Amino acid sequence: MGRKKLEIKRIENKSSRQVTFSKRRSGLIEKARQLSVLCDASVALLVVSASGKLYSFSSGDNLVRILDRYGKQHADDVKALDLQSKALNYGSHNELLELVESKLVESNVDVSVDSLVQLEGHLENALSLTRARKTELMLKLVDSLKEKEKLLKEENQALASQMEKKNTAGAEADNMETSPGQISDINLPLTLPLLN
Amino acid sequence: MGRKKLEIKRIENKSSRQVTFSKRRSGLIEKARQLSVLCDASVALLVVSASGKLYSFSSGDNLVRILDRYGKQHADDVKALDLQSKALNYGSHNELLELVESKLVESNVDVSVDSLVQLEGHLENALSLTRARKTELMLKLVDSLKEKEKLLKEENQALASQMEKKNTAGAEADNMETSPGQISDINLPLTLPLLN
DNA sequence: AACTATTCATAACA
DNA sequence: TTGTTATGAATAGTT
Repeated sequence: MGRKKLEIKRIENKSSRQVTFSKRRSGLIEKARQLSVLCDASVALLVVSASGKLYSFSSGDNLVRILDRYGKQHADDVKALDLQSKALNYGSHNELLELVESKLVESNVDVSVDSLVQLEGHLENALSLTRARKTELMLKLVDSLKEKEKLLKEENQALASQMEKKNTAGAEADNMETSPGQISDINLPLTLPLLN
Repeated sequence: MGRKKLEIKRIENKSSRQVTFSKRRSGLIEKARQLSVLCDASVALLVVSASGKLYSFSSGDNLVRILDRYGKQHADDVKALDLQSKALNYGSHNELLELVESKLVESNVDVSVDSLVQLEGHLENALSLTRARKTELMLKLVDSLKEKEKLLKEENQALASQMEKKNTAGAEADNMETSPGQISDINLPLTLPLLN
């Protein structure tokens, strides 16, 4: 796409390689962004230069969301994480992430194994609490949805049989007045179970 | 780069979206490959379609090494995705268990730290994969339940409005024997509040 | 799945 | 580096 066709093999000239890296990297990231927007896809892209610098893109705020294609459930996850983090005295979610980042930066400079072991422990605790909470919330959601389904089916059936009665009654006699019994039979069970 | 300029926002037409996804996905992966070759960079790319299919590229043989630079927060999910994309190198569930067992037997005889580190990695991968799969299945279940709920509510509403018609027609024919206020007051509100 | 008219990305250059 | 431009590539709409 330039003045001349370029063979796809390592560019030997260092400065050209750097320029090309910079340009193509931004192009690639832009393309990744476009794909995620246009096609409603989750995309994660990580690029590490030969000199070790990291560049990345991910649709959504973080990579974890890649698996959560429909973000509704995720709000609960974030809340749960936030709550659990607070319980662990880490403060907010953001504070926790900042803490992690600063620790990781530290470790690049002066690696203290002990402090990393400690950090690992903290993170594992937070992670398992979060996982447990996520599972708990999802299971509750599933249960409540199943319950709703059951009640809706019941109401549905009640309405159907009510219809049936009406139709039968109508066929038998045009002059027949609606009996009070019918009304109470029909009305009582319909809504009450659903107000949960 | 096509016949017309395309706005970068979600393509609403489903079939266009799928075609565009397919085309741009392969383009993106090819660009990622070129960047890694031309500039001697490490590149990892993960794409998950809206329907959940996974496509990926990674330069070199070790995506995990790239991810370690990115930070542990996201490694689990991406590792799991990487495993899935490689079509489950471990084969069946049973094969994995056999592998673990044999490794554990080995380690009883001659404890090599290296082999235990390796085993730990294998187990972590399996665990990540399992977690990701669990979440995926639960999200699908939730979606299907919500869909069911929606359909039931629609059916319900249809039945309710049918009922209403019947009642109105019946009351008129009966020459208002039962007070119309009673019937409509009772029947109308029965189901509607539940359709929220 | 092919085909092109276009737009886009970028290699070389400044 | 950053910007410009000629050109090669990618791709949107079409068949």
